[in-house]
Amino acid sequence: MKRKPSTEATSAWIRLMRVQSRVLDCVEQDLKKAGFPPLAWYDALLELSRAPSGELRPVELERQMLIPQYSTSRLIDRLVDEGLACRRECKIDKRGQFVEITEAGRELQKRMWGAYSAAIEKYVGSKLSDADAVKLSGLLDRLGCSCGEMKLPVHVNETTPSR
Amino acid sequence: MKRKPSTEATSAWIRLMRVQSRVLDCVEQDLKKAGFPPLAWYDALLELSRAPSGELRPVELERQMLIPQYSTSRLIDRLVDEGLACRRECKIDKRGQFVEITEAGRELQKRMWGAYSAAIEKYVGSKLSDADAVKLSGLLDRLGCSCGEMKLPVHVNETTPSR
DNA sequence: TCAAGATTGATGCAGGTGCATCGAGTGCGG
DNA sequence: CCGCACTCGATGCACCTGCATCAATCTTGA
Repeated sequence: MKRKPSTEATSAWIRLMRVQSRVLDCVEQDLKKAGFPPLAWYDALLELSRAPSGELRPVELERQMLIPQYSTSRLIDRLVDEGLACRRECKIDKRGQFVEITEAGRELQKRMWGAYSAAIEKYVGSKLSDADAVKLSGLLDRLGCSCGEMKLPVHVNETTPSR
Repeated sequence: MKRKPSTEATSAWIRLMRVQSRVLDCVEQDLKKAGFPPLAWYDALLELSRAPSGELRPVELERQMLIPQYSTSRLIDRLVDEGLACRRECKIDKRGQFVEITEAGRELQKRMWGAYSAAIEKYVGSKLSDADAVKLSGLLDRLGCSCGEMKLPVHVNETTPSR
């Protein structure tokens, strides 16, 4: 029952893979050269920073970030080691815990957004008109089998007053 | 001199990252469940199989696949360990070598294309019309800073006689 | 012709990821 | 109340990646 994909679909697939890895590489390199940790750290700090009281259950973080459980667990280890977050006991469920972002964590997240947003502008914004960016998003969404909400970085709001 | 990216660019960036990793995961899972090795092996076997006499210098493979040198070196190790390729001495440059695909390698590459093409159809082809796939390719290309040729898998030709 | 520099490919090390599994704790059905 | 299935989070292992560096060889230019 397996049909061959069209050459158009195959071509789109190949470009998706290659362009993404290339652009991601560029952005990660820029961050690294500016002395920052990997993007995954930023994502985690961002999620924590926008949680109601700066804390989340690891399992929530895992679902927000769409990464596997063990990966979350070890990412938290690293954040804690660096003093960017701390573990707090969870009284209502003794299996669990809360992870709370520290001041250092919030501060790093903000500083990273400076470099990160500049990289997005450099590698995406400057190459695509807003209209084309919207078209690209729309097409990608169709591939994203129940891909969830796709929240924007919180800082985007700072530059876009109206909602 | 760093401008903030538009929310549209940021949104496109986020979707690009998330959709790609999601779709890639799905495809890799399908291949793994069918008992096949990772996609990188397929890419290498494909490049080798379409080289003039089934052999390439590692440095060529590296440039085709856009992966770092040490990565190529170890990928070749694994292919050789599995009997999918073999190293041959390079008489004209004693530093170098040739890597030649074996019959087992060619055969695996063909079998993998069966599962691989089915996965592309399932996760990309079935979700996008040909016209939309072309639009997506075009938009992605604009991000692909001097991204090179983007060759299609050779098997595509088997199903598309006219060029 | 020969020294300096570039290129080819391998490798030790540190760290990240996937997988399987584990121990602890919860909650539900009987 | 008990037991069983499930959820939460951690961890040992294998493997893979990035980085730095190495030895061998080639190339260039004085």
